[in-house]
Amino acid sequence: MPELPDVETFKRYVDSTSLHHRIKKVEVDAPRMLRVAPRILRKALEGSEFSKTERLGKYLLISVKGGPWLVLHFGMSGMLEYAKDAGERPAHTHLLVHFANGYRLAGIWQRRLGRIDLADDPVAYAEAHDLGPDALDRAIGLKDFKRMLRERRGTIKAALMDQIFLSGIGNIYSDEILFQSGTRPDVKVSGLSDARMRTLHRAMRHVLRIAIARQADPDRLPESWLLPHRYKGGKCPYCGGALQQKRSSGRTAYFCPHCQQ
DNA sequence: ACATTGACCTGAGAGC
DNA sequence: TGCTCTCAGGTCAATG
Repeated sequence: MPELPDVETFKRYVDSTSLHHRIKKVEVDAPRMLRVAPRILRKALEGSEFSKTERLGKYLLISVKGGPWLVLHFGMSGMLEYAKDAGERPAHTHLLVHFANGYRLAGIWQRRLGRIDLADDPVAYAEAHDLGPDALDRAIGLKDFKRMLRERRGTIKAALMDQIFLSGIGNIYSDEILFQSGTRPDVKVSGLSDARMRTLHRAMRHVLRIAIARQADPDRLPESWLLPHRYKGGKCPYCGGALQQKRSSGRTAYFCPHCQQ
C-alpha cells in the first residue's frame, strides 16, 4: 500500500515530529525485515539525533547526525507513529525509537513485509538496490521518459511498477495513472504513440502530486478518480460503466474498458 | 528481456 | 461458532 505518495507523507510526518531530538534508546524486533545487526543499529542511533530525511521511491531515509542513514521500507502495511512515550507500544511495532523529549517514534508493520537498514549515502543505496529515478524526480522530463520507455518491451503497467525503471509507483497508483491517461494496463510499451507517452507522463506527475497534497488519504482523493471506485462492482466515474479487473503479473489491475483504449 | 508463480506475513471477508 | 479458503499489497527468487 505505501507507494510514493504515502511514503512522502511519512517523510513530512518525520520532518515535523522526529528531527533534532536526542535518541535515548532504540528497540528493534524485526527478524526478517532487519538487514543489519540489531546491535549495530542501536549503536548507530543511540545518543545521536535525526537531522533530515530523504525519500527515494518507496524508501524513506532518515539521516542520523554524524552517522549513517536509517533506511525504512514499508512493504504493504507499514506506518509510523510519533507519540508520548507512555511505556506501551502499538500492536505490530517492530522498531521503537525513544527520544529524550519524552516522545517515541514507532515503526508499525502489521504484515512483516518491509525493510529496516542502514546506509552510508542515499545515492549509493539506490544504486546498490537497483532503484530507478524517483517518479517525481524533476530531472525526468518528457524527453527522458520517452527515451526510457523506448528501451522497454512488455506492458505499460509492468513498466510503471518496475522500480528499476522508475521508483515509487505500485499497483494502486499505476491503475490511477493509466486511467487518467486513458491507457489500458496491458498495452505494449512498443505500441505507444508520442502523444500517449506525453499524456502518461503528465498523468503520472499529476496523480502523484495531488495524492501527496491529500496526504495519500484514500478518503480524500477526488471522486473523479478511479481509486475511490476501485473495488469489485465499482463503476467508472467518467462513463458510469462497470470497471473491469484483470490479473497480470500476479497483481490485479482495475480499468474502464470503455474509457481506456 | 519479458512474464508467471510462489514465498514471505497477517487480517478481513466469504463460504460452508 | 468456527473452520478453511482466498485475497490484498511490495519485493524477490525461481522457472518458463
